[in-house]
Formats: sequence, C-alpha cells, structure tokens
Amino acid sequence: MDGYHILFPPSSSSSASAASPSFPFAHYAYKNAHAFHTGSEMMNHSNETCSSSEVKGELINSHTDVSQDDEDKAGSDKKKGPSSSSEKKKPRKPRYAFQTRSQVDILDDGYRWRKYGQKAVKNNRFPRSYYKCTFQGCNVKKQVQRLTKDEGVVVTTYEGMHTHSIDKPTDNFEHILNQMHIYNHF
DNA sequence: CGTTTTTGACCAGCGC
DNA sequence: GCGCTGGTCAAAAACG
Repeated sequence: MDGYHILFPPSSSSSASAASPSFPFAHYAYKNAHAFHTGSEMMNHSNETCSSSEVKGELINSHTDVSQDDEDKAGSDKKKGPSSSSEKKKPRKPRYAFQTRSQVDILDDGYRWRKYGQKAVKNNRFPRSYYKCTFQGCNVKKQVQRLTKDEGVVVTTYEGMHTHSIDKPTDNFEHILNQMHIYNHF
C-alpha cells in the first residue's frame, strides 16, 4: 500500500502546494508512447511525428517546467463571471502531452476524470475533449485529442499535478512497478 | 438520487 | 477594432 506514496516524495516543509510531479500516464508511457512537453509548439502544425509504424518510447523529464507550477488556489477559486477581473497571473502552465496508440479515447490512468468540455479543433476532424480531476482540490486537467491522419493515435495532454494518490483500488502490481520505474528515472 | 456527460454560449488571447 | 480559435462554464440530460 505504501507503494503509492512513492508518487509524492516526502518533500515535507516548504512547498505548500504540490511541487512534486506526478505522471499518471506512466501507465501508458511505459508502453510505446511519445511524450513531449508542450510549451509552444505541438498540436499546431499537425505534427506528423508518428507515422503509421509506431511511436517512440521517450519520456521527457522537464524538471524546469515542472518547478514552475504556480497553480491557483486549490479548488477555492470559483472563477466564472466574466466581470471578475481580479485574476492575478495565468502565464504558462506546464503541460505534458502523450501520443499513445489506442483504439479508444478513454485512457484510464487510474484517476477520476470528469469531462467538462468538448471542442472541435481545426485541422482535425475529431473533437478534443477536456477532462478535469474530480478530486477536491485537485486542479489537474487533461485533454484528449485524436489525430486526423492516424485515428489510431490518441494525444493526451496533462496539465498540472495531482495532489492525491491514485484512486484505483484494483491496481495491478505491475502498474505500481511501472510508476516506480518512472520516478526512479528522475 | 448523486454523479457524469452533453452541449451551446461565453470569454480571453492572438493575429491581422 | 474585429474576427478567429481555444478553453471554460453551466444547465439540462443521461446514466448507475
């Protein structure tokens, strides 16, 4: 059981907000997915990174971007009204995208996601779905997109970090090992 | 009955 | 300043 806690290194003291990167997608990344952090370019020029052959298995550990996680308050902000212009900053958010070969869009990474939007993207016939972690205080978001060229490729973009452990009672030992492997890489 | 999905509208950022 | 595009909200429907 304690194996889960390895996801969140005991940084103790400091870092009021989660400062430890969590990669829920590790479960799929370990397979054959091409990971890359999206900071500026990515789904812009209909990336042809992946041919019909296979995707590269490469996990990017951009610790630089991760440390820049200045997420907003956990859950207390009810930002909605257009008039409320009392926002402070909303610069860049570290995002991590994964290209995974999958027949289905729903990639169950162990977390609970709630769909909150869907938009049609240009240059892509398939819509993009927006999900948010349902855990209270967890502002992690993710969006799932499908490539027009290769419908077999699903691009999952994660944003933010989970402030809790995986809510999946039926977890495989293999799953844990995979995640441990990822963190060992750091 | 509680939670999640659907769906249109709204808003902010950017380019022209 | 206007229009386009991406991202989010929120009400109602759908689902268990």
